[in-house]
Amino acid sequence: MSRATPVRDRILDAAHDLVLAQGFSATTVDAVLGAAGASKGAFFHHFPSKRALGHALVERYAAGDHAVLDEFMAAAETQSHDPAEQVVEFVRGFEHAADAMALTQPGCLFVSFVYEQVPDTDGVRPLITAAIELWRSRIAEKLVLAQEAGRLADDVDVDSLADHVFTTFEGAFILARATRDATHVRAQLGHLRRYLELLLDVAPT
Amino acid sequence: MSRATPVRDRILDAAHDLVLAQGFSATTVDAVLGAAGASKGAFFHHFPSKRALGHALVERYAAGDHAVLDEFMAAAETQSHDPAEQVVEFVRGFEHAADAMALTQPGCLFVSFVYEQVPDTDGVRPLITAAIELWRSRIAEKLVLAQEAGRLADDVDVDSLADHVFTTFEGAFILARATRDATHVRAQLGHLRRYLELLLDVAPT
DNA sequence: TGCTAGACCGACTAGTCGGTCTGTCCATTG
DNA sequence: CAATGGACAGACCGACTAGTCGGTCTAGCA
Repeated sequence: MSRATPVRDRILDAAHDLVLAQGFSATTVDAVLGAAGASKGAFFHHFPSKRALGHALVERYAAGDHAVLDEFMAAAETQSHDPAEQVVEFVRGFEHAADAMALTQPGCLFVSFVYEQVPDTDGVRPLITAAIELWRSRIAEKLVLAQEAGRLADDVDVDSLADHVFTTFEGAFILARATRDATHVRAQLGHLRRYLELLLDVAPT
Repeated sequence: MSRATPVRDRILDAAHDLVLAQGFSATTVDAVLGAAGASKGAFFHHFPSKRALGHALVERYAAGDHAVLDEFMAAAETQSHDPAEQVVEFVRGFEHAADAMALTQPGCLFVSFVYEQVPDTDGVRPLITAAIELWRSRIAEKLVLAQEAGRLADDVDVDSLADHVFTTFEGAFILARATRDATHVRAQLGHLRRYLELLLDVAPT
């Protein structure tokens, strides 16, 4: 953790790693401080409390998540003008990225908080649901266009299908973490893509 | 928590609920004792340490998980002799069960430990990977038969497809917990089933 | 009846954790 | 130059937490 980067960021970075590895409750302020090379004084200068750190952590993570969503969707949009193909391409983008992700500990910070609903950190739930709804709406938007174009059967619920992307991501992360085999992520996303290809009648490339 | 049931079970039941709700680290022994109506002495009489409780908890949960797997697979096998249809029926069984499950807090105890790899509770990982491998092998077994019968394309990897069931379950639980809407579980399992129907060429009923 | 073993009780302890507080350093400003 | 205030340092505190330990109660048995 370089001394050049501002303390607040160093604390956030260290906390991110520790929370992802051990969960929020198990992560002590002192441990974060040790990993970040910061002092107690610095911590409570930047954060009023430990739960404020949790909130800031999720806030920052959600912002990055949002950026990734935009980036991969934009990339997919350059590949095709067909919304059905764009959705498939969107998932494919993450398949490629999954390999690079395999180097780091796979996992989603959201889950650390979702499965640890201690009243302390209850303020983070709205951030998480907002992130979920963002993914849902961005993907559903494409699916609605595909459905209107007759590319997707009318009996398919676009919202839950859009949510299925989030579902597969999170499930794949758990599988990868539990087995300590990050390659699972790519394989599971591959099934998600295949499902979308079948539903949207997009030819596999 | 009835006084009639043995203390050890009452402790385990209470701990299960609390760990699922707040995570293992955030769950104090005293809190478990309060919920179980047991004393400190009783706790450490039955469990040498808190982490032993975690181990016992996951062990019991894994046993129940195994039983559910067997039960639903057996039920699917009575519905059809075709392995492809059995797999679809297997998932459908959980779709129906999801509604009943909606009453309780949805979630998988495994995840509480997977996302909280504090060295204390490291002994539980083998139990979790064993459970994952059990699901994988039981489902893959059916998929291999289907593939041999030409019902599943040869380029589909049966192991990762079998894992996709676990993946969807866990992802769906996260979605349901984050949004506090348990109905998501059924909808997400519905997509899993539809994917399997498309891959295995099983007609939806 | 007296003895034993095991289930259970709860006050107590040693150590940990989040948070506070006093103070230092240093860049900016008048 | 003195004064000010933000960024940080780290000793310290009280509450809490896992774990201990001496003791009680009951069932079974001789």
